Amino acid sequence: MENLSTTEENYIKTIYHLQQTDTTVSTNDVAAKLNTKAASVTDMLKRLNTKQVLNYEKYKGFSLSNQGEKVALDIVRKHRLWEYFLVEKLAFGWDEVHAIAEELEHITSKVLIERLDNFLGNPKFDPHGDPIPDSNGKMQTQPQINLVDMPIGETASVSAVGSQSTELLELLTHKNIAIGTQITIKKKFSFDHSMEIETPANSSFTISRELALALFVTIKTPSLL
Amino acid sequence: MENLSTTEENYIKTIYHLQQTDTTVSTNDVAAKLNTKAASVTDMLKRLNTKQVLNYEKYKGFSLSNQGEKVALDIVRKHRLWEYFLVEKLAFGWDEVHAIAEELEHITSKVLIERLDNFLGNPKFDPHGDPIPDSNGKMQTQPQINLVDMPIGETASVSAVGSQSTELLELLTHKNIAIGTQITIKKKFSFDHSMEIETPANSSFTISRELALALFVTIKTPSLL
DNA sequence: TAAATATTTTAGGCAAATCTAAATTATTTA
DNA sequence: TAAATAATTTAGATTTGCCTAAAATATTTA
Repeated sequence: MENLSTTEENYIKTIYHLQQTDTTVSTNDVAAKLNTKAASVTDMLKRLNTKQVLNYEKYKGFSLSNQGEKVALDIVRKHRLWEYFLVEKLAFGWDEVHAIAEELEHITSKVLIERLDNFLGNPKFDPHGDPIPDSNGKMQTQPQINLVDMPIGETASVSAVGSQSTELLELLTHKNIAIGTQITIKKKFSFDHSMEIETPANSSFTISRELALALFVTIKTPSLL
Repeated sequence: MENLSTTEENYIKTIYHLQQTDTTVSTNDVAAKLNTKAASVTDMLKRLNTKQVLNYEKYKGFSLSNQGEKVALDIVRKHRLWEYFLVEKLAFGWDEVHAIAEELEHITSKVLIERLDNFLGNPKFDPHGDPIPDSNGKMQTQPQINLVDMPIGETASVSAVGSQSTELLELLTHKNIAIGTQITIKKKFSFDHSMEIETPANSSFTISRELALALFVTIKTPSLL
């Protein structure tokens, strides 16, 4: 099943991402993500079902087949490798690359993506800290926790961000926090759920609950990025 | 006029290339190049005419407008920069990059292509020796002549190839000829139009008329590639 | 559990890009 | 120049992807 249109690929990718967070994925969820209507989604579900990438029973629900998951992982791989390329080689900001990678991820050549992977040094995580699947769809799972869930006194390194917005990047840049930065929790304030933290570059300072929620850390060795 | 589909872009590019060599371009020429039918071409000509990229009068003929030429040069620029990237950074062969660049040339981001250009060191010629237009559509013109037209005794350097086939690359590799190689014409044989040439790497050897026809040289300073 | 509400699907249509077959216009050639 | 041939265009279908409005099914809630 190698004859998928860009549109079909986008549906598959969207369903994949929704399946990661939600237990059930609805027609409306997909429509919302793709800026389209539920009726259009139903049309596509029928097509993807005949193409074997989806298990679909009408009125009952749907999910990606094994085939479909492979397709999705391949697109995710391409997306994240291109994002890495854009940030590391072309000096784009972390917040600028998503839209471009949405286009690049549909370039079909298999050998291209393998060479790109080598050229980049086989990175395991993209600029946002998300894992890059290998050519078999396997990816490294870092045991990540949200910064708000870290106990006081513990030290961990930032491994991913929960948003790709320019606003978040601006704030992180100003506070000297990036993927890989070591953070120690000094204090938590229950009044507004703000917390005091420490980093190698700065002495103690306070961050908001909103910011803490947008940061994911791992207690293990620093990111292989 | 920035809302062009990939298909529309491909028509524009095809018409551009045909206009470079042929004085008049026919519906059938375009159909042949795009593996489609004359009727489909007519449909598209009408669309491109309303989109102002084409001057078209039915049954009379058509040619790109100034607008259309700009669009074409932008696509050519992207195509050739990506080819340069694939060969120089990802170690692809010269003969493998065309199909991939056909896809990459439709990526829309303007800033992407400017950064790619800088990353590559603003190359002026692609791996086949074809000039890369700058962001204004200007390109360096090397006074190129076909190898068969060079006088005996003259020395020049290979600046472009007339085909992108694997077969040609194989032959050139075997004979140690690449873009930039200095060639001196020693003798021409009128029987079969073969010619004896000399390069820095090899002493005199003979090449066929077919090969000579596929090589373009410039008497000026070596390519800025 | 029956009625109200929400979700999903069908029916019928539209635009892009393509096709084949037929009609129209241009060009060649006898 | 008139007839034959070639090129181009139109007419009418097809497929993909999308839409709105209405019908069918599921889920909530009274």
